[in-house]
Amino acid sequence: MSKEIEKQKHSLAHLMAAAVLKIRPEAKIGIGPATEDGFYYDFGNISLNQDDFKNLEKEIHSLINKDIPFKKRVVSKEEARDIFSDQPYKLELIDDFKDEDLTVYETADFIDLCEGPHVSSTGEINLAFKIDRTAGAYFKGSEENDMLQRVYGLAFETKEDLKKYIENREKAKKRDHRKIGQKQELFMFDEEVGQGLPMYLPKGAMLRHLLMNFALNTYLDHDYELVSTPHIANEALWEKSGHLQHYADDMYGPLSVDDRKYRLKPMNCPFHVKMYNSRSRSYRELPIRWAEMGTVYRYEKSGELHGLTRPRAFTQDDAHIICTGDQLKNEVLGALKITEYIYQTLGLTDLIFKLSVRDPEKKEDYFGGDEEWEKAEKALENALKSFGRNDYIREEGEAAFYAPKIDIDAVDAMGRRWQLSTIQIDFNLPSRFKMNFINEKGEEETPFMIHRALLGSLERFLGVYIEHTGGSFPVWIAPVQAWIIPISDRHEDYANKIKNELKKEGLRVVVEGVNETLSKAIRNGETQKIPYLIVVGDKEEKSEEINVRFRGENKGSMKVKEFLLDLEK
RNA sequence: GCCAGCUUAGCUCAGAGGCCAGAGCAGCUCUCUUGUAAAGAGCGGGUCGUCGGUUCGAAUCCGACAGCUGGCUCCA
Repeated sequence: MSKEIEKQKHSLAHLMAAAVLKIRPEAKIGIGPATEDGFYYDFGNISLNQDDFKNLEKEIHSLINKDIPFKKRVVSKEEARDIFSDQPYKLELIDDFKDEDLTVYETADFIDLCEGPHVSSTGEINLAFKIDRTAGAYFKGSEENDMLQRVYGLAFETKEDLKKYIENREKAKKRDHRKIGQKQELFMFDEEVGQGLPMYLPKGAMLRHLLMNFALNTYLDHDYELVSTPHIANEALWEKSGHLQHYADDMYGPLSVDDRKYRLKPMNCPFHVKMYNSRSRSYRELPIRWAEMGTVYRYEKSGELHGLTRPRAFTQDDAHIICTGDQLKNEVLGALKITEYIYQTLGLTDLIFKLSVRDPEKKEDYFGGDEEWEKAEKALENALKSFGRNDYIREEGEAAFYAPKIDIDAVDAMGRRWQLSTIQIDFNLPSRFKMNFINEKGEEETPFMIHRALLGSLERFLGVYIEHTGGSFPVWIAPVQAWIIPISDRHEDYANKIKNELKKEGLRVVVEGVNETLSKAIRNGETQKIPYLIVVGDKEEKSEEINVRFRGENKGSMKVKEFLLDLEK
């Protein structure tokens, strides 16, 4: 966003506040910055709705037409308090400032506490804008504070850009995985089953199964071992791990059986630690890499739930690597390489690597000593460098309290970033559970522990993947790869014969559209995004061929063998 | 969790205090026996999210609860 555009957007935010104050003088104003797609302003004490938008837009247009100057003025804190005496949010912001001198901007009779910069006069605003929607937002972004009403505006350089943006948003809505999931009968939710608890219908379960197997087999190929653990555990375990003390709000409540309390697992780690600790370990065994497709349950707040991308029950493609300090860098590097392979295979080629380290100003907020933090941060950094990604983003203060981590964002077909993979080191659990191994000198040593989930969770990944592909899955992972459509019911036997032949080759194929016209069946198949639509009629039966249509394109007739050869490419 | 909006048939939606609540698609039955994006006819299907209130009368007005949507917050 250029400085000029930002100035205009920010100025529009001021004009919107001026307009709101005109129709609702009782409004208490918060802040109003420019955003990527426009601007917003927060208001307290009022509630605007759609019907007000037209009036606001009219008022803003009228302010622009009047070409009113934006007057900047430097004021002391004292003066500022005076000016905003009936604006409590502004008063709080004034108190937050360290400097004595503040700036205010005045436009006609609207005055706002603001650093600027702004256009010099409202007439300079030539962006196409639209008041878009309202939403709740906490003052200064904190749950502790009042909830204000945020009014969002869209602003673009031209009317066409604005129109295009709105159209694109509509298009994106059609790719929403929740919509596609319903249309293609992949998964569902049910009020009586519970919020955020997805159920996979046959096609979705197949898709999930294929994704899971691909990931799991990749890990096994890279010398991981498979483990499996229960879904609940005694509260004693969660107490020892620290989850009960620090994570209880996100856990389902206790299940009481035989005077014991159990909890659904929010994470798989403590089980893996227990298995590691089940006997003494030698340095010769390390690194240990244990993978589990572990279903976990987290009581996410109701408003945070969102289809498959934020459910309450989900399956992590989890693994824990337990290794020595010397092995740390190579293990992280290995995980990075597998991540890249998996994402490339799935067609997500644009990855962004983020190294989250601790805030050097607040070392006391983190668990563990300086030495291990430095070692771990260095190992992650060196792994990224060896991996050839010097363009990683270093984020200070983003580390988990228990160790630094690498998070990986995938960029989808619509340019949106999704944080999916995570590779985290952990100092907390090895210490809490007193994990150790016997080193070359015969001494006990604490190992390093790496948590890594490369898809993140099957659910979240699938949600993103459905939107990335728009429901048009690559053939290898498509839950149904082909429909065989007999032209009339006398071709049904031949259709079944072909179906069995293809099934024998491992294809996921069904006979469809027996009682429908061919056109209708084709239409349905295309709508369902079935990759191959195979038509069989008199002609095919006679020549012992099949007619193949691939995603809207008729490939003509061919022998089954030719079709299979074509598939392999 | 918080703010706002929404909830009518399996799906998408009409119905703005007054006969037995509608349409298209989907489903079922019959007819047609089909050549690459919707054949035709008929039939079935709804405690209008749930509970309570106002009213002679509520899908429609009010309240609570639940769920969904968009945000905020959160994602040890």
